[in-house]
Amino acid sequence: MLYTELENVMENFYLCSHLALCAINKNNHVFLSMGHTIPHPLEQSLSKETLATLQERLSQDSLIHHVLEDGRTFTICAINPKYLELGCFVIGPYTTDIHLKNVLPFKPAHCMVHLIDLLYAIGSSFTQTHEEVEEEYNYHVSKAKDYIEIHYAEPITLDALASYLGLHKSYFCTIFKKATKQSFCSYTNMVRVEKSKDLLKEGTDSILEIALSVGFSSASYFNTTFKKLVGMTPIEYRNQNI
DNA sequence: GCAAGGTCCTTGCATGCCCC
DNA sequence: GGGGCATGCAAGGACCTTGC
Repeated sequence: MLYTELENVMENFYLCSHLALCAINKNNHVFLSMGHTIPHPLEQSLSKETLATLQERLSQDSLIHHVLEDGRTFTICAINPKYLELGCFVIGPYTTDIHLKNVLPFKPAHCMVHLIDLLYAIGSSFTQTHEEVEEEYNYHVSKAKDYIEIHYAEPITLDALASYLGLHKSYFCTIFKKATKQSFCSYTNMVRVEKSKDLLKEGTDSILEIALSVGFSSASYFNTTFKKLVGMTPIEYRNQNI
């Protein structure tokens, strides 16, 4: 199965190189990730506009190194140069600056070319189109994500979402976790926490109001979930971002 | 795709801290 | 003192995994 094979390629590359990487599709959505934490560092570091620009450049350049001001480096290359519609790999963050080796994975710049060769060598069998992957899992998962994106402020039950998709709930759980590496609950909470960040930055509503408005049923559970995902309480996050 | 059992998520409450 | 928030805990139920 292509999706599983892609996952294996990324896992093998990660085990060999100790560099986190993710695969993004043409819509700049991360559909597979290896070695990253939540919240995803890519989404915190590169905007969708930047990713779109970088993906466009792949039609001329086979390899793009994108260096941020703080020294974090991302390397972008096509999943398969013959089939740019498959999307691309984003490798990193890492650094080529030896002075930052204590805070970021360090790789000399000249090594990256060889590591990309290794990545392509592992994944040389990828010649099918991404649509086959989508048909297998991502069609239903994408629909589920859209549903959560629209209805995050309301109570979302597994039953409701599974019947919306026309799937049995246990089967839906299986494919959702396979595609996102997260349970349906965790993903929903992650979306709600991300939405709450904007409201916290505005700094007008109380924590309870924000919790209720993004779909949490209590401030207590909102606090617990927010701290688990972000690493700080909602109040601490607000104080840091106002 | 379904069923069953175990897991753990979610809720509600209590308590304590901090600030006004 | 009162309001807002953080933290911890127990219990019920929703969810996930496994086997088919």
